[in-house]
Amino acid sequence: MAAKILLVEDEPAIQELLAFNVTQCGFQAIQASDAGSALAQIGRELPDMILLDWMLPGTSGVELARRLRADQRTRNIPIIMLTARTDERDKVLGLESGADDYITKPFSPRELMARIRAVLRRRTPEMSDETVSVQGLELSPATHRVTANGEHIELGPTEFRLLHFFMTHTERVYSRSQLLDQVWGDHVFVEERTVDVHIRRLRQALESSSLDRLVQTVRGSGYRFSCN
Amino acid sequence: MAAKILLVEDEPAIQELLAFNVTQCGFQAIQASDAGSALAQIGRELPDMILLDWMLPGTSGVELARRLRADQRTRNIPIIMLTARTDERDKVLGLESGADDYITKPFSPRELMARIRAVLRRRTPEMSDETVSVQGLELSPATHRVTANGEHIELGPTEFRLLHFFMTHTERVYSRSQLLDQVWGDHVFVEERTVDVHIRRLRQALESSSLDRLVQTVRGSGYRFSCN
DNA sequence: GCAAGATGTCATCTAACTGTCACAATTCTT
DNA sequence: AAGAATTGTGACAGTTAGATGACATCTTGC
Repeated sequence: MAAKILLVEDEPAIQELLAFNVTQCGFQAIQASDAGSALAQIGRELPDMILLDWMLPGTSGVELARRLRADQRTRNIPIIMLTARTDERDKVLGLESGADDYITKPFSPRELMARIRAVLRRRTPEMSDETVSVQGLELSPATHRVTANGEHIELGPTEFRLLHFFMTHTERVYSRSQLLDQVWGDHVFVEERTVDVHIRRLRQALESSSLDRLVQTVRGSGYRFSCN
Repeated sequence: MAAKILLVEDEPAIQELLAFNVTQCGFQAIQASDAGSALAQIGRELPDMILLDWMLPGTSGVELARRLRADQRTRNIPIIMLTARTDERDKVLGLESGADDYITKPFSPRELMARIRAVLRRRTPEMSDETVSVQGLELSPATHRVTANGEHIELGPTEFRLLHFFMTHTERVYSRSQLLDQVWGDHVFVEERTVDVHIRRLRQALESSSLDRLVQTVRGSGYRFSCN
């Protein structure tokens, strides 16, 4: 649920500062102090984002970013570069190497968080904790609440995630297996038909406000969340 | 618990005046007469706020503010500038250098305290010692008392801090680990499940006035303090 | 140094949530 | 219209997360 953020930074003090702030904002921090251990962590589990120090002992941050971009599996992970320099040429180089954003030290935790959120919003909207609203239906990850025209709606954890995903990915059809990957997480072994059941439960919860019509079945393909 | 406020002022009379007022309001005053000793104090212990004279012998207040903003460790400490001038240009300069607020001498103690509270409320609500009140539940940090509809409520220290944090951060869901960081302090090694127990104790204390419903469980995520 | 109060941890209990299945209801094919 | 494919639905049993009570340890005030 919470975005996993991999922090690659060799300076222990900064590493800890990053971890603290990131955790504080509800993300999950994974730590690495050099390119090697970063790759090891990534091999173990794909993070949702990487904060990458420009300067690293051994393989540099730029080099690591380039490699990640070259690999199919990691190509799409957003990267934010951390650097002490403010040199324009470096900035270009950093962005060219595939970083999504760029922040120079010293930075305020607030700025850092703002950028993390911005990138997440751009890349994986359901990871950001902003309130989403569709047709009088409102879902707020921060308070973990759902209301339909002001009325309270009770949802189980899975239905909550499912609805969140749908509300941030409207109008498009998703197959059961895609939904499993996106909402349950990949490498989860669950029967495809289980999705049906949760769709059912979600619809049931939305019935009271007759917003269940937003959850549509596309026979032969999957499900779609649509305002029309 | 009480906020520590660092007073940086070279004029002994004003220094004392500040210290008197600040202490009177329940904050803890730390004193410094120039930039050097201010930095020394900060090195010893991070204050929760800094009152900073614009004019200082040697390194000026503006310069000091700028330096504090540049350093990771001190970047987030709220700063209120004290100045004799009322020049609009100076004001802009002061705010740009990173001050959170600005007050011109001569100032009334009341105005000063109001601004301190305002800034604390904005930056770290649970640090301000103002009485907070939610749904007939009242918590006063100054007297360390809690009442529910006038009735006195007995709380242990940890439950008091927990409730204070909740009352100053309502509606939002906090994970156990976030609560540990915020209420117990970071880098404290305590089992996550311990939070459950204190939540239990807090609820128990609030039961008598059936205000325990304010402390809500969000399965899979954490806890929330909410009026709804 | 002792008693009272706090605190953190554990084991157990309980309620909620999940995933699956079997069967019903639809929709599509031919 | 019958048969095949696909989706909806209710029930249920295993699992998991949170609530709770007990207890040993640590503090603190006297």
